[in-house]
Amino acid sequence: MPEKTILIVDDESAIREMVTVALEMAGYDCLQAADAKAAHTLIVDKRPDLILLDWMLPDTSGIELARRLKKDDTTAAIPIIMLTAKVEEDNKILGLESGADDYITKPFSPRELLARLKAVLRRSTPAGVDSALEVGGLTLDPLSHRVSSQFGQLELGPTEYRMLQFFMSHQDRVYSRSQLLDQVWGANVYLDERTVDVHIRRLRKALGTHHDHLIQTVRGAGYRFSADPG
Amino acid sequence: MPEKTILIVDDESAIREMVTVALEMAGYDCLQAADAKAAHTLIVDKRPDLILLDWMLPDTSGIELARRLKKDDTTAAIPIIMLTAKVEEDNKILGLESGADDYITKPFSPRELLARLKAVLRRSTPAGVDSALEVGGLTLDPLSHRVSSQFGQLELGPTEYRMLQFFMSHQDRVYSRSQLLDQVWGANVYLDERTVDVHIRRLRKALGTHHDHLIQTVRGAGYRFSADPG
DNA sequence: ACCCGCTGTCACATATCTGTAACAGTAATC
DNA sequence: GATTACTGTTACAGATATGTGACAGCGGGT
Repeated sequence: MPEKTILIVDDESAIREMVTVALEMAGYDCLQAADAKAAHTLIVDKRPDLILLDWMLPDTSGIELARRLKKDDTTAAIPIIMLTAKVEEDNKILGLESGADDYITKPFSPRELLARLKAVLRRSTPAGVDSALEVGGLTLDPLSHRVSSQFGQLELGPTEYRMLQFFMSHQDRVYSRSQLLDQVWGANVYLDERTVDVHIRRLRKALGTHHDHLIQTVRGAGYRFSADPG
Repeated sequence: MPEKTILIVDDESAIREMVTVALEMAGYDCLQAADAKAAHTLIVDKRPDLILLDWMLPDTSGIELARRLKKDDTTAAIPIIMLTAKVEEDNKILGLESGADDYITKPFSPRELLARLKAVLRRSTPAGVDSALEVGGLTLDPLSHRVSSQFGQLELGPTEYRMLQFFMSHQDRVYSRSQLLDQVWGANVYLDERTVDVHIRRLRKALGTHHDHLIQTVRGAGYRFSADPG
């Protein structure tokens, strides 16, 4: 499972560092930004899974940034937790109304931060991800984590499962070994490209003679998953 | 849809009245209790949909009451929002650890109260909590707190019971160890993920050879409860 | 104070997965 | 047909994930 990436937006570097340390210990990847402009660039570029946003920032206020993100369809789905300095009623409400999913009052403990963060991430599983995929007589259900064909369940290892899930949601397109490594293993791994071949082989074997034709070799280019031949 | 019933537990009658007025204007039914004893009686008797609980009460502290309620399976599902007087970190943490689903710092505005209350209610809508569950020859009756199969009663510890109840009401879906910790133990605990494995083991043992196949290991993903084979 | 059941964690055993290398097979090019 | 580049297949050792029993701490009950 790839790590979740959290963007921390706060003008105080001390706070950014503290939060970064706490989150990385808990297994998250962290990004930092000191102002709204830098934050926006990072968000568009890196697409973090969650944003910790200070309410008061030097240039544009955090609330403004939150509003802008929620208006943009490409960023609207990213959950936001607001960090508020004081215990002002109106701030909390404003934060929530601006589209934030939760807020935390400073000072906060790492434990509390983690608890809230976990809760928000759990709540905001993007829609569509959990709907069943069906291609060429194969059905993959992400919720039950099952793959079945007309003749019964298929036995897949974790990597085979991820690879099949990727292929079924990206049919009829050739992916190079390098692209597959990025998509199935994660962007930050360094593996031999032939590793892909081996897992393709394992996946084909798991699919059996009824369905292994769905994985097509494109010589010199990579692999393609398609219900159509050739 | 029938009105939701909210129980307000606070020793200051002024606060109880204010909250009652606010909530009734918003279409909720309200109950009031000035101390933990009265509260407990009302909870068992009237089974409110949500409890607003003052942290500090004359006889037993609110936290104690929360703990007791969360230990009792017949009341554990009722969400609790703690009302804390000061902005003390420890109080917040303690409140959450005691099983509360959220907390609000006094003084709070009616707007905030309603917002939180709505959020908590939305999150925890227990569909037919009191009806018996039956899966794969197993029957779990929440009212009598009993689990039985064709061969007789099953002996389950508290955690095993909660886990089985969760599984039986969420079949055919894989849950990660982290999700199970959240769902069975609560979102605010920090336990080793392997703890889940051990309790899975205990539950399997308790289910016996006739039913332990209902709990399926999904390598690399978590566990699944299903009457269908892997 | 004592017992006893429950809980969370650890340590070790077992099962399964993974990446790589090595070799065999195949297609393209000349 | 020979050469070359590419892909298929297998084996295997190391890495990971999970199963399992043991144990100490805790709290409730006596």
